[in-house]
Amino acid sequence: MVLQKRLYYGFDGYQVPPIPRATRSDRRRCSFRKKVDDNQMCAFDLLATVAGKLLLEEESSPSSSGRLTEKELSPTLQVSIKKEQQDEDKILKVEPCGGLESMITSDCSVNVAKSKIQVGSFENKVELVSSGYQESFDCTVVDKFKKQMNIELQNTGNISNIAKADICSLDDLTLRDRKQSALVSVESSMTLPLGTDHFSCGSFPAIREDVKLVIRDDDENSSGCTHPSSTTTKSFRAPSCVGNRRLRNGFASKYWKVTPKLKREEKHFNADSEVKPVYHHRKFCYKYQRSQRDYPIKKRKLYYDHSSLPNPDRGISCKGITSFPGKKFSCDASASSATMCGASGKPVCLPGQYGTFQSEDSHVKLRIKSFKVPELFIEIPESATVGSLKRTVMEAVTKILGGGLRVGVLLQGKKLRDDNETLLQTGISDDNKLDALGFSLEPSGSLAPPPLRHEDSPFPFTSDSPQPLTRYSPTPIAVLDPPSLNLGSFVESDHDSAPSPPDMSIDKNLTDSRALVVVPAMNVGASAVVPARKSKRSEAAQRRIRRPFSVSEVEALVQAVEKLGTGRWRDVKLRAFDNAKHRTYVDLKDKWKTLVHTARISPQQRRGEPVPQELLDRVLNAHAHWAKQQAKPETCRFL
DNA sequence: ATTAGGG
DNA sequence: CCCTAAT
Repeated sequence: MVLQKRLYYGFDGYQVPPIPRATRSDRRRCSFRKKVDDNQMCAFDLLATVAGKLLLEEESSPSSSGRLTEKELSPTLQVSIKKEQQDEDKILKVEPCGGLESMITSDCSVNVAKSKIQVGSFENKVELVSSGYQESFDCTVVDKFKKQMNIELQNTGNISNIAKADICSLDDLTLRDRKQSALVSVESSMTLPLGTDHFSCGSFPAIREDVKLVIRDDDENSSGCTHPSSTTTKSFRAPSCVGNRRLRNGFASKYWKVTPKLKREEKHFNADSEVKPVYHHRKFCYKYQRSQRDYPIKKRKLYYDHSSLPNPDRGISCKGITSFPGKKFSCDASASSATMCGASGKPVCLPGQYGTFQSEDSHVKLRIKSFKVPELFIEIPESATVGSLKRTVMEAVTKILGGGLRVGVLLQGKKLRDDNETLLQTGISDDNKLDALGFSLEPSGSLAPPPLRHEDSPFPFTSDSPQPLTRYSPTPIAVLDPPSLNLGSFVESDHDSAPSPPDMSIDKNLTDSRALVVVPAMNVGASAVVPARKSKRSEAAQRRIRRPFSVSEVEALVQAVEKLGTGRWRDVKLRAFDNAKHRTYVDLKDKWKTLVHTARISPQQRRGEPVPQELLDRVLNAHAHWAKQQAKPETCRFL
């Protein structure tokens, strides 16, 4: 205990840095000292390490963000996996039963990276213990081969009251030979607060209320896989939408993930290693960031990744809108756009797009020149013919349009949701706003393609399928403000390609649009429908999608850094982001860097979701503190 | 695999 | 976020 005191840094919230994981400067010092006195170093290492442990143990008391104890977990979520042989689909079915039915509403999709999962038999009943903080669920299952399988149930919703889960009945679960599938049933006794009542059990709205269970095998997978991991996906409607109402407030998006991992520790980006979600071209990305300033702050955070760009192109959007004053409205839509519009059952010539003018009778006249389908990703063998390419693209487009379309109207990047508002009210009729008017074609929802899993198997292609498939992932174009962002309980979304902001879209957005998006973007330009595949390398080196840190994440980061210092990112990661698979220690370090920068600049210069000043202050303090420690560590550390 | 920094 | 050098 004496030791402990000595090793404290005065600032109560900071923890003595364990030597084993010394920072670079630490190491420098160490080596230096080593020359001077090796024995002393050893003693120091030992003492510091012990002290560090003591402190860590103390910290991990209940109140901290450590794992919740069982007692703290009231509601129970049960997940059982049973064997089910039948289809060759290697699909894990998620069968909501019990109370969880309310959580798993109409859409459950499970992906299994087929051919990868080779689970022997589960030996033990396993508990999924909520990590509390991230509200994700981890579970470790050991198969007969003694490999560890990490099953993670992660929800990106705000389900703070789900704390524990059990995995049971795992006997003989075998997923092998791509022939068997497991059945995962989920039970829960949790209840969620009721919300307002404009939730509809309609097909579309429910789409967002889905649960995804994904089983992934991270075991040095696909070492020989030329193709990205193949995945089979299936989604099915839950028996009922009873309980949908209960979801309204409690959940945002219900993405759950069951991820079996055969490795002890998380491997950052394992999932991405093969094929990372495409990202904007760097320049494009930053350019965009800057342009974000043009959007209302509240809006900004709604755009999470490139797929959420405020750009109307996100859906099938209009281009080339022109005004034609003095003329009567005429449709100049291109052939394709006309087709698209027609498919939606809507008037082919939507009054719309930029370029309107007030006619004598106060009519707003618009003309849509064309629509384009952005971000449609297509994978096709080099040997394929142009003809097949065309067909493939056609299929992809058709598939997307298959569900019918809706038209979304954007004004200055903001979606107009109130169908009852008049053009006058919305300002569309204002001449000066015409430029900001945009339209988008969105899946109507009812037949919208089920969300596909992207993270682990960015390409849903079946390895044995010669036919190129397309992948699309409906993504909300824009979202409203998250009803609430509970500090300290941010939820992770592991959907790299669909970083759907957890809390968004609960209410108003249930009917929100889902862009006709397609893949997270395997190509740089949205316009590049079929990316030319230069080298296989180019694909693997795709940039990850941008996933801005939420305030709660920042909070967690700050707290961890205050405690651990600025040179132990790995520990910070383990401590505060252990369940955030998409945040690597490098990310955290980078974030800290930007946080420090952010804290130093004027509030006016800051962009993105505003970080509470209080947090920024802490950042500065902690940064200064640890910098000081780094400067003159000996005086504090040594006896 | 981590850390630190530049880009 | 990415890329790398240095550990």
